[in-house]
Amino acid sequence: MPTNFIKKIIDEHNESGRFGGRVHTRFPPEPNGYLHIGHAKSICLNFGLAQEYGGLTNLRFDDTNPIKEEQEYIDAIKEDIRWLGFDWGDREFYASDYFEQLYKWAIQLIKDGKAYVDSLSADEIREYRGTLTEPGKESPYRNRSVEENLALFEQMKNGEFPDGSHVLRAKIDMASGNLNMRDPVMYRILHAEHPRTGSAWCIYPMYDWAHGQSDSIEGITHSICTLEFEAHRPLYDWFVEQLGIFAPQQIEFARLNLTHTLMSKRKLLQLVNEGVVRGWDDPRMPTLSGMRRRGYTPEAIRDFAERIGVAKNDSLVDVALLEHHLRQDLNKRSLRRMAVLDPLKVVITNYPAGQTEYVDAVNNQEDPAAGTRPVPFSGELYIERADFMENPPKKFFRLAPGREVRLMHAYYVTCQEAIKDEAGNVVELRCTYDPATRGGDSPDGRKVKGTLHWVSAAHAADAEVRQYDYLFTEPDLSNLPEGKTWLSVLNPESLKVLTGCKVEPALAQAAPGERFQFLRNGYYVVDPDSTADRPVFNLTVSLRDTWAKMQRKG
RNA sequence: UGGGGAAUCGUCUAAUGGUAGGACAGCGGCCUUUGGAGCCGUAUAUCCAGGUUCGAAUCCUGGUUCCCCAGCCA
Repeated sequence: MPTNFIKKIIDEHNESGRFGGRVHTRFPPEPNGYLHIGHAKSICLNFGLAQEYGGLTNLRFDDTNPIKEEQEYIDAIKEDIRWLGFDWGDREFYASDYFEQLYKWAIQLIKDGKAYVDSLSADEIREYRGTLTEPGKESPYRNRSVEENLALFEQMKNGEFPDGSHVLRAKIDMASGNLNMRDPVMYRILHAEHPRTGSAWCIYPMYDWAHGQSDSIEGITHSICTLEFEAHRPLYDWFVEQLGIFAPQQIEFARLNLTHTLMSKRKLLQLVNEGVVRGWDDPRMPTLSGMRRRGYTPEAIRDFAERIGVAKNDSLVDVALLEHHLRQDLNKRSLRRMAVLDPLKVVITNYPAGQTEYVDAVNNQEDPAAGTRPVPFSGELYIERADFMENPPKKFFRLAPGREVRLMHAYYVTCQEAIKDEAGNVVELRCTYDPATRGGDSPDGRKVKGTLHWVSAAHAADAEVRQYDYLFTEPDLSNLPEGKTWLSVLNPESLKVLTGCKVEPALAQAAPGERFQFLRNGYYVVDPDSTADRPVFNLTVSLRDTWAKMQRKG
């Protein structure tokens, strides 16, 4: 039974009756970028908790900074949450829905002598704030009269001042050890077009002034956020208390970090803007749209989110765990197909010239209901170049001169000769087959150690296959070796485009988004770039490869 | 250094005074018409030092290390 500290807190609330047994959470993205796997953890947490306790989850866009926010992001975020499998019903809210209420509450605080208009410059405010060890100084404007503050604030709202000339600040304590309590800014002047409110406002609330009250308005019981907001909680509680409104409980948890990737929206944006990747949905990106294009399933992501748990330790999860859940899901559901990524021609010298036959191939041995399919076999085939070695080492079970292997679902073949070009490269194999082994079984009980995948040369379709690897070579981007920066550890081999791959004919007809297991290679998904003329497949995740592992170990 | 947090196998996470458990990764084996999948087995952890207790990951004292905060970002 998976448990976590948040559930314990909720259980305590339910026992004490603090929220009358109610559990109402929210997922509050800022629409300034695409959602990533770290957001998925939060989405699964917030929606999952509500489901478990019979509560509700709101979607609320924290759109308080019009300079960075766009409608494109709003649309993408909604699509990604739905894809992940969650539904916010009709509870789609925006912090900007509350601008009017926030404004009224600001006036209330001014009247109560708890907020004031400051006319210091941004630099001066920083200087007056003090440091970690020294208290701040009070602004000379801190003791303006209520009337003056009211008048100035109204003028701010009416657009009578330029950006940066004034701000509204809470009057709390310039000597507080918690810098967030040193008269935090509540409103700044921004003559900017907002994606939703247009030019209705030229003062915009700071996140710290908007967030807690937005939760309060929506009746959020458990406001779950990441660790860096822990020091802001006293401020949110202060606002709510001064206003005398419903008080949610904020609970902080550690955000997800994953090896070999980044979760910073700012840096992901930079990768997009500088063309390091093809866009937010590049299959190498940790974004949900990128992972979707890569072939990830929502189920795998949800299982992963469940397995990593929730705690307050800063942590770095091994991406291998994510891949484990992906393979687990894909293994059960993927139809098997044969695709030769690096083709080597094989001629079956004793196969009747010009003949084609069809062998039955199992679609998914994990799922008998998936049935079988006919696959064309002929005297000219392709196999994987790596499946032949002229001078095989000890544990190599595949084709070599004089050796017999099974062509999956078809026949046993024996390599008689390797044909080479002038440079000495093997360009073709001459083999013989045993007609008695049709289907891949030998009536005399003869065993072979290797089973290869293959395609018939005359029937195969050409395809482009995009092989992906981690975007960064270093596992821990937050703790790089001396002298390295995150841009310097980009993996130059994160994308390899393979052309001239030979795939089963049926694969050419597959539609974007369809997933397959390419036998002995990995899981692949049809890319949206795919056309009937040029099918394109993305590597989702490779199969575990113990042979490759043995080779690495030497 | 002020304020706020956190320390359990290599990694993530359980156990709140009573056998330190699980998952991933690792290693070994079985099985296999995917060197896949599956199955079985195995090694590895309580930040340190004291104290309380029959008994401490858990309680107390002192220390160490790491993370967050000095945006008119969120």
